[in-house]
Amino acid sequence: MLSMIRNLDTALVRTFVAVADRASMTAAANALHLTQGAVSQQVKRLEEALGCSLFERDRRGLRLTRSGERLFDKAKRLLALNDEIWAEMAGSAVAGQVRLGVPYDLVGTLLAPVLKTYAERYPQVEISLVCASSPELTTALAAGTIDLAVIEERVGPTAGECLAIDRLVWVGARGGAARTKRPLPVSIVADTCAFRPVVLSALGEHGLEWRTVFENGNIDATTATVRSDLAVTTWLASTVPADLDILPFDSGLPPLPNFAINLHLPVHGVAPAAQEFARYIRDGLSRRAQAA
Amino acid sequence: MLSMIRNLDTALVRTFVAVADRASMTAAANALHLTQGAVSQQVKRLEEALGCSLFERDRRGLRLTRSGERLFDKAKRLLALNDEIWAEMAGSAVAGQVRLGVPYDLVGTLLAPVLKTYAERYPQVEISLVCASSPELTTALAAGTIDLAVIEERVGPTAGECLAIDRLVWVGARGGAARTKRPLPVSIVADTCAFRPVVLSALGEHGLEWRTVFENGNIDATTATVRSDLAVTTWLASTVPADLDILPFDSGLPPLPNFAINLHLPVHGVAPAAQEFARYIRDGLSRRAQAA
DNA sequence: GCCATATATCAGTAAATGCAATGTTTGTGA
DNA sequence: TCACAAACATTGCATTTACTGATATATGGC
Repeated sequence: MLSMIRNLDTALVRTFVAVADRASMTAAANALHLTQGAVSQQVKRLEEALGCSLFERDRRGLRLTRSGERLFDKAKRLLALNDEIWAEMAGSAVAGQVRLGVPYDLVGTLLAPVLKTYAERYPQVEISLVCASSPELTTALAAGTIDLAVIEERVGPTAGECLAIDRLVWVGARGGAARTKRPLPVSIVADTCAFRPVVLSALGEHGLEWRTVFENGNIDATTATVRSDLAVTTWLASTVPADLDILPFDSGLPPLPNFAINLHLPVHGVAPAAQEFARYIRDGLSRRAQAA
Repeated sequence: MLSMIRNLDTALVRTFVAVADRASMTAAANALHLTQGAVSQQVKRLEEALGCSLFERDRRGLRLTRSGERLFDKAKRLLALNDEIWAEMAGSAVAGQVRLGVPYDLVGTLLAPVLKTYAERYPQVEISLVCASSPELTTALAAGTIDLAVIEERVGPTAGECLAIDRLVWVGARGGAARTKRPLPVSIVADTCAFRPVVLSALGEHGLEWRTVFENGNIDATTATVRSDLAVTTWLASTVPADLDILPFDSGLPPLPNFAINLHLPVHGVAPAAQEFARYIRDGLSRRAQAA
């Protein structure tokens, strides 16, 4: 009889180990990007499948039962083997070149840790980072000069996949005075910037005098300009450096809409390396998406 | 980053190994009790997940690709570890006593291989086999004198779980003459047998003279009676020994309805050993259910 | 006694997945 | 050469699963 073979759900095993490691379902849930309820259910499912309880629930947290301890070692071995297979199988297919398009303002902030993680995991992949404004990236993707792109767009229908939604906010030097000058000095990182038309129309509707300071695609130049209180600018809230002010609603500047951070892939054919990069990007930004 | 961890689906891995072992998806599908389409889909999913093709499809069957070979060894180790965990964890909880109720006619036929498999897998479980008619088993289950029961019932609503549906057929000695005698000699294994009222009412409606020969719960006595051409009897088609005749529709005997073979568990609380027994029974009868 | 923290449970929903049926390709025999 | 058979791929459908979000329950600190 080949029958009577049961397959462990690796996800449940991983959850079990995470809970055991932390002696807490809530902590494990955070680590696994799950809700606490989901972890509770997974533990329960595993216990039911195996027909024995794995944790002793009493005051002052969880402890492994005898059965739980017995499972623990083998569970870790199972996960190790699982991860080994992934590393070997998926890793081998990930090679060659990936050209990633990223808006100026996200390179150094949101995407930096993702880039680092990916580059460390797949050192053999040659990453080309294409920094441009969101509209330019859309064009480049269509032209095939980049393999995937993170693009900032107005919230709404999109050809891409929404990774996060963030507020567009006014930013100025801490305690600065640029925000009160008229005409308002506004630094905009590039004349093709996705924020530009939105910001300018908001200023227009608000009847505010303003002048622009273009930095020609150099985000650091913009940062320096703002930090020196020579101008204000607009950024996504999550990309604002800690030493700059997000200007409050009552600062007299017009309110700005939310923007979506979308992941775009070519219509056809994505190489494994790019596919994998996409997964890293999704994963790296998913937590912040919830916070927004 | 804890992220970027992916869990293999053990079922897909098992399918992969089954296919690789047999160099055939169709053969693997049979072994795994799946349709060919499902196996094809599973292989495809695994290939997509890993980002590389595992089999080379060309004329004259399947062969492992380079990637497939690389996966194969580790896959088998993963399954071995998986099965080891099951054996250790689930096995330990399965102990004690299980009292299984089975109708007379199923003990030696449908259920024999299941009993054997379970007894071999869990030698430490003390199995009590309670042979009785289906109505008696229902009573015993309610009374708590048995832990689970396989019960034959008319097709329709039931408190149990349908394992199979089978034809009730007239059975006689090969080329025998008992079938033509009037009054028809009918052997019925017990006066509480679930088939009895159905058979008698069918005979009555058909206006056929008959007399019964009770064997008092001994299925072998019935078999001997029929084999000696002393009487005919009624059995589920799948339990008829090869050396006896299933009497055809035109034999002048009344048609009989289908019966369901249902698995019944107590309303509350099933011990792991009984739970596991139920799984073996389900699995052991599932194939025949499809044939019926 | 009340709040804070942690786990369990419930209802609703969106995704996953198996089956059945059908399409496609390839090899075989009349 | 055509029909047929065998094997794998694909599609539509229906069921099941397992998540989230909300809520209930339990425990300890103040």
